[in-house]
Amino acid sequence: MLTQTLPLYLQDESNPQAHVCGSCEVRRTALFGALDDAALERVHAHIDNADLPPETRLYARGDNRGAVFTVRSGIVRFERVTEAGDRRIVRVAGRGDLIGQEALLQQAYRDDAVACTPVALCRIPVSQVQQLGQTEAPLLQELMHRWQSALDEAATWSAELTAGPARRRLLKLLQLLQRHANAGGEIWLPRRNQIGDMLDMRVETASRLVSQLRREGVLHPTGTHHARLDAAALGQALASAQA
Amino acid sequence: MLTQTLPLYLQDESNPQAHVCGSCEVRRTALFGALDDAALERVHAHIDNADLPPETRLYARGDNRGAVFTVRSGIVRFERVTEAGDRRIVRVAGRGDLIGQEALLQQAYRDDAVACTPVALCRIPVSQVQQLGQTEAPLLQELMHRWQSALDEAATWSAELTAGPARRRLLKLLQLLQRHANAGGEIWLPRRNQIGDMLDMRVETASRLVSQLRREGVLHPTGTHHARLDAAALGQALASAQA
DNA sequence: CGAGCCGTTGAGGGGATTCAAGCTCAGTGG
DNA sequence: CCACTGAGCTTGAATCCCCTCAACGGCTCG
Repeated sequence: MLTQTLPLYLQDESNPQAHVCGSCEVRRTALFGALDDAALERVHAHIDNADLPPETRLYARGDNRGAVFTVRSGIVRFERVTEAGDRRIVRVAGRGDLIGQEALLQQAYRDDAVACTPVALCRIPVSQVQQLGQTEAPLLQELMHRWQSALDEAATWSAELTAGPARRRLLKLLQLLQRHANAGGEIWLPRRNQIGDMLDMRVETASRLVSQLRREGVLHPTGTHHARLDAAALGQALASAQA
Repeated sequence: MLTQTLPLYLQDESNPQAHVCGSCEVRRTALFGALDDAALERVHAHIDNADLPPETRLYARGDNRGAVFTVRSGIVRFERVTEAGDRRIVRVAGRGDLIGQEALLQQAYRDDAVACTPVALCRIPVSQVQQLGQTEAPLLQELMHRWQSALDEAATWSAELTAGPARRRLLKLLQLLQRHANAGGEIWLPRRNQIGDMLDMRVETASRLVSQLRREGVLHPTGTHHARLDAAALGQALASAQA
């Protein structure tokens, strides 16, 4: 799955991975943003890129693949099956986010990670990170930051997206997806049953609410799985559904 | 609040903090379990203990107190106020857990941390951890483990405790609290409105369900805020409420 | 002893689920 | 070309779970 694209430095001698990493559009915000050019030089050869179509599974819970990933573009969701047997989407990650950090601790992945949109990511072997960690203190610092923001995001998700009436939960979800909007300002609009897995509601309820928001002009579909939001209308809808 | 108890090495010359840390009952499972005696020797003087009565706030969201804490006994809850204005309990921590890790990144605390039961903890200045981090690689490794388990716990919390019918959510909560049972095998039984803040239900619903479980023999109150669980009955109740 | 908080229980209403029926749309093969 | 099919989305109607409103008892504390 990850071998769909060869490491770029094998594809084009004139455009080695070193150049790709150095000029990567998310470099400053991504994990290796903490590294200087010299340190970057030492790792770039071991990193390869991948482009995944929607609904591709990056890894499954229980896998131990010895790599972490940086999301260069697109949206990734984390799924879990509860002990009761139903699927729940626990969190999403977007551009610049580091995912699969469990691997750094020699631990198996905790969730299924699935591409929501087309996803571009780079795969970083754990050994590389550990080796760098010996000498590059800023990298460790950066790693801990990543962990903390993942934790914070998870807490926010559960505080804002799992409580209150269905309509408000959906509005909060749209607000969150807006932060991951693509270059055209469009958000990824999940399937109805995925909305259900995120917000703990039935497909029918999700459908009713989405249709309602569309009629109210909060949401403008621009494709099967994309839409544009009216920020003002969204804010107003949230304000009037405060409780 | 944390100055309620002086550093022990000031209290009793014959029982310095070095001895306390070395013989601490959670030492092996706590953060400094990764350190050897020599390294422990270098920090013990800067750590002080505190005993907090229930409902004491350890810190508030936004505080920046320059310290992390290890829970030696008792239960701590993390609270957050949603943008809609209602309080949500996002996670709990118990014996051996490290809390307030945000401080290590010079960041303000993300949640309010409040003692549920009487809590014993030790306060570790961030400077100490950072200083040790320079030389003690195992400590950093241990730190990252802590972050990962906090993240995992948060995801599990939101997957298991925020979905499904109210009765099952309560049963799952009891199951979780059982893991933090005290020496006598009793669990901490939250106030009804706290149950509400954890499981997103009203006080009345929480009360009804708790009473029901008591009548069914799943739950046996042993005090105002403590109870004993019938593991078999709990498991059976969960199984029959699978969906 | 009255005030206030917490827990409990009842009655009624509302929001989400459940059950059910069409709908659109892409893919398939006659 | 177009019926056939199945998956996903939508909408309706009935049911049920949980919320809301309300009242009451136990308890602590000023």
